[in-house]
Amino acid sequence: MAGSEPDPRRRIVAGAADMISRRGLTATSIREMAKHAGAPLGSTYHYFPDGKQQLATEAVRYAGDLVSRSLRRELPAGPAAGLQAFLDMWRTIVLDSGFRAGCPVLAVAIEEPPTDDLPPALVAAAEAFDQWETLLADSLRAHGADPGEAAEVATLIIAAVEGTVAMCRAKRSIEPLDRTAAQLRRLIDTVTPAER
Amino acid sequence: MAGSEPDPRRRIVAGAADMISRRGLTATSIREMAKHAGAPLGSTYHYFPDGKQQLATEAVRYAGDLVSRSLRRELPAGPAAGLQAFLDMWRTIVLDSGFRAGCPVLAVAIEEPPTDDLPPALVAAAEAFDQWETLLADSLRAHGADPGEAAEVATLIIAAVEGTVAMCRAKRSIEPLDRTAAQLRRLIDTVTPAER
DNA sequence: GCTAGACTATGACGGTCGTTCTAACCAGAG
DNA sequence: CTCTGGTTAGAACGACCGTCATAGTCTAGC
Repeated sequence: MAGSEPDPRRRIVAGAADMISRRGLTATSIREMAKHAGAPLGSTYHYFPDGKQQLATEAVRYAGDLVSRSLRRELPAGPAAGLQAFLDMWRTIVLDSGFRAGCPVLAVAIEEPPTDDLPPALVAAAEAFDQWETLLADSLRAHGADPGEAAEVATLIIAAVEGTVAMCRAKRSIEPLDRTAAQLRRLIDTVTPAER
Repeated sequence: MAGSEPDPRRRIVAGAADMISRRGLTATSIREMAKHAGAPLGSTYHYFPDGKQQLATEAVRYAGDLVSRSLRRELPAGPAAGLQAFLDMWRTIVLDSGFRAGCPVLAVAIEEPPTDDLPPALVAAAEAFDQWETLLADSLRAHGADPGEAAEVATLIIAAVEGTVAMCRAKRSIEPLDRTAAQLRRLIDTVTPAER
């Protein structure tokens, strides 16, 4: 699923993102990440000298950028199209993995920082959320939504889909995502004036 | 925070729920759960002979019932009151823990099952989500919401709040919860006919 | 061919994991 | 008092953890 990438560094990062999305950060070992990417353990410390923390941070950024790119590609067609792309992405991941994989950004977000200062992976998770919200909110405003309400709706959409993906995994059913999708589509229609 | 309970078994379960909500299930060791509850390691295997899995399952059920009880207490005053209780509960947990704790049910929901058959803790997480949704949906219907839409809105509310709590932890800010809250309140007003 | 530097292979370090076991403790019943 | 049964103390098991170090292999450029 992540073995066709030629660049080993990138392959390790993509594999790490996938494993973190399944098991969480602490529960994923560097040895498993290496094996999952078909790379030797020594290579991980060659490519990522700062160890697990650096690899996790890059994995979160990788996943965050993947979603951001998809949003940037679809949002010009309107907020509803962006929502649909967001939904489709998670729907595919959840179904293809047999309800075993989810969002690596969420997985990192809910792990308690071990010390008082923030681990960079957690900061990267916050940045990913922020970027997704900003992209969505800007599109809502561009389609006539009230600026303040656009921010609220964007937060709600990201949070609701993230939460629903987790619910789908627990229930081993895609139905919650369909229900959430229906309500979020209606909400977008409500806050953006009718077009054409 | 969980040391005032006299019954040691219950104290261990409550402490385990708290730790799981911070670190996730795999990252929380039985030794830490015992120490956190002021109980010896041997006691955990005395009270929970099936080990970590049994303790985790009871912790998830404990947290699920805590929320369900709060919902049952507040929902007779209407869906908006139930939402407020739900929001207040997570708001308190997130703020009191300094953005370190969240929802143990969500934490268990996003951990990949190690084998093909479902661990009981994951089943308990699905049941908790189901119970919360059912309580909320029934209240929405009782206040005039369309039955199908009530189910969709209930799913959205639970998922959105769970996702927002995770977002608040990553951003170390309570603001996402306030934004989500405002939109969910509006949504409830929309689907329940005006009263009085 | 030869050498420099990127990469791999291998094993070791101290530590923690879940779990189990046995010996001790200690309340209350008889 | 003894006895009993719930509870604890403490050590031990093999396995895995993150990390590091060292020796080896490969490939580019000269």
